[in-house]
Amino acid sequence: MFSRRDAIGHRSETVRRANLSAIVRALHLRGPLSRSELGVGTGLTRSTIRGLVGELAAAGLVDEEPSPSAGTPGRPSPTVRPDSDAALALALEINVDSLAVAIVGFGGTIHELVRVDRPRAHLSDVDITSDLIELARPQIDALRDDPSLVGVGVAIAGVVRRSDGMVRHSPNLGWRDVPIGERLTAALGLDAPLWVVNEADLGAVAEHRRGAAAGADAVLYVTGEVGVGGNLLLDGQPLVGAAGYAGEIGHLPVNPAGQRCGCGSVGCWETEIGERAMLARAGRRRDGGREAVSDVIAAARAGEPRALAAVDHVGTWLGIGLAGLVNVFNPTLIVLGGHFERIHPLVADRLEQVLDERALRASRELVSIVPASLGVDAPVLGAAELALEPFIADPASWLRDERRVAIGG
Amino acid sequence: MFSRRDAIGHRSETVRRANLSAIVRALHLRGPLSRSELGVGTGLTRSTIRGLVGELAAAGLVDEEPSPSAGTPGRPSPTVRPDSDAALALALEINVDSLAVAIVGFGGTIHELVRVDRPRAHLSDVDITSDLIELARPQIDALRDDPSLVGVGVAIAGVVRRSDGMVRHSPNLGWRDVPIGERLTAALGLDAPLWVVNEADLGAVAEHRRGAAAGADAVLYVTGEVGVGGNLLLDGQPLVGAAGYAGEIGHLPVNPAGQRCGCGSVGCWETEIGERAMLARAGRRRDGGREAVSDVIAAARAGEPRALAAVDHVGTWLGIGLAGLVNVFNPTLIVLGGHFERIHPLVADRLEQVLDERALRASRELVSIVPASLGVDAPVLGAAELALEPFIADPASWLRDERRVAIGG
DNA sequence: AACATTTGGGTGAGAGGAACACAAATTCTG
DNA sequence: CAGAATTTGTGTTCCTCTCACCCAAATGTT
Repeated sequence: MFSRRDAIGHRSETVRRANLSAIVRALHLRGPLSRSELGVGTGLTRSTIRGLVGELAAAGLVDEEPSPSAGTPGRPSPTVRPDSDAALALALEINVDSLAVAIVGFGGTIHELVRVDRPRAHLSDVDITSDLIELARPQIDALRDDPSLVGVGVAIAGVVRRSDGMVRHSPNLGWRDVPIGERLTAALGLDAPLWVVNEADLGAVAEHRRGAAAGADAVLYVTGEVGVGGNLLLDGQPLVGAAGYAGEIGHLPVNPAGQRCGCGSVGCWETEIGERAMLARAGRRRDGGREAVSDVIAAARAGEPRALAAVDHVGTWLGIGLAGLVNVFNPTLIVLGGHFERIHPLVADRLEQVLDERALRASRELVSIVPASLGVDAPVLGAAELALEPFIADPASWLRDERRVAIGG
Repeated sequence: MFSRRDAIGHRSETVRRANLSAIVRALHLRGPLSRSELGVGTGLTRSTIRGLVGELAAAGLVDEEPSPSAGTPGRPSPTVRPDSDAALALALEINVDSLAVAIVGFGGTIHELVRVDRPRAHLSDVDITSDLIELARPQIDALRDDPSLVGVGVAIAGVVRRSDGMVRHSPNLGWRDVPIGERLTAALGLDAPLWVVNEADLGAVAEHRRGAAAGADAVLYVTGEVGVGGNLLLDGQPLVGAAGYAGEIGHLPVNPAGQRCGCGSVGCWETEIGERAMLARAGRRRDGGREAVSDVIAAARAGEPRALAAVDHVGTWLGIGLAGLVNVFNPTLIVLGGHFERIHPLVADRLEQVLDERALRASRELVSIVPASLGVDAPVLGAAELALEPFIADPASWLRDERRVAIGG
């Protein structure tokens, strides 16, 4: 009926919720701030900031402490510090060659982060679920009765339906239509909402909030693990599309005369720049994984012709695809993750050159390319950010006892 | 400093502005509605709707009239009708082979719409500006002192910087870095803000508001005039990117072994599916324009082999590119405009087939393809919608005498 | 030591929507 | 045809929330 933009039913309470959220978001993203800085940032008056911060402090979500004098005249403004235990997210990651668990608190504090590498193998969802639950057992038990837990985020390498966490397809896990959201919700037994999202989307979110893309407006994130994924971030949010499947940029057709792709199509970008393609071209085992990639990079640095050619080929085709995406998205920043981050120093010049040749000048001028900065942990940290989002977006629900009502009803 | 999402400084007035906007937007998009329907749509109470509608009526923005009885029990709710003269947009279009002028009012009423065809030729911005001003003279004079004019929208075939209406590049007009926004603002002499936007973006907006994509959530619009353009619409808004250059999907690289493109790259989508490519492949003059396209379509229907092959080639490559964009955007609907709309009946089956073969299944399942419904007028109508947007988004500014203050200050 | 500057504290005012009670206009029922 | 049921308009009161204003407090400057 009415579109989302009609912003149904505003009232005074809406204002308070929005203002509390603005304060909490600022603290979460930018760390401790003085009351006065919060006022400048939100445009609210001192009286209002006082009231809102006071309420957050009374609820234990933030602490106020005297600021060291800043050397400027005037009464010093107390520092408002987010309480990193006041809101907690459990983050899980199911990757092709590792599992990870993290607990992240309000403000971005990483309380725990555990990762175990495992051999690449196709495992059933049942096996992976039990392995993951076993790995996360201490964290799960610790959070079971903790009212500060606000959500669970799961990063997974695959095409995921956001509404219910159904993995529609994951070539690298060998899954099709696996209801991992349901499985994990049941297995965890936690009283918190759970979201499952594509790991590239979450990596992008993490880089935007805590990494190389901090604060940038229109960011194109491109990552290569086994597959090639990514997304455009607008105001920190990845494109979702109809069901959450957006961002499968690895399956852009760039070379219809090229090779058959695992997706069934021909000449997808992934077939030119994916890890397996690069390894094969360098004469390595296609499934060599991280070590094989390291080997190729080292060899290319040392001047081995096949390795050099393979890296160069990836650089060129990465540039060709990026040029197209620059034309479509007009980003200010391109962040390269996964093996693209690792080969970035070797291909940076080539990338710039290909963009000069093939992207529209207007968009080309505005974009720069940087490597990612969070490494392999980007997706799990993004999952934590996702899980914290309901708290950040509406902290009022976590004041008083609204929460139980909201979840119960 | 703070991101847009912090929604700086909410107060009571914010609420009223948002609620007024919700009502005005509903009336604009969905036509006359009863007070009671407005209440259901916005979630506001009868008291509040009464106050807000009363204010709009007092300002002359809407009229209330008794409803014919609906056959249901209960007191009938009066119909609230947008006053189509209360807010007016002047819309202009500079296309390769035509100029157009329209005046559109609140509610979408098209008061005037004039289009003149002209031979394709590279004309300087000075010439085009004066031709356009001459064509629009009656409308400009009529609007000069009309306080109901809320904005001017200009649709143009080219890469446009949104902030100031600078045409960075328009291959078909032969322009580079032409400040058409400045030119037109000066030449019009109207006391209203003016925006210049890429015509494909505006065509997409029009199709979403009044055409084939009405109300759909994630829409991919693809149009072929001389070039190939389009965009993704999220909640009715096209992607903008850093400066407004997003949506140049005609310059996605799909066939690096293909032909050189006018943009300087090689194998852009446009070189396979653009009008010129189709005409050349059919053995017609590359610059034959609309008539030549009609000729090819008629010939293909009649079974002429070269025409059939050309149309088929476009169908296949259109499908290949769409498959990629479906993977990237996960739209629910693809709307084909321009010459794609005209050949749609001939290529519909082929498109579906190519999507089946090449798009990821999860996204493929959700998308359907339809021809556009507004024809050549889509961009100019989109320009009108754009120009009306400030009024729709904040009608409170047009109540009382806030407007002069807002523009003056 | 006096003054300027900046910020916190507290109170009152204003804006705006919701809740509630009542009236009005229509359909339904017998 | 009369009365009940239903839905909606009208008007008042109440509640929430921010802002403006004044004063006090804490710091730097002269």
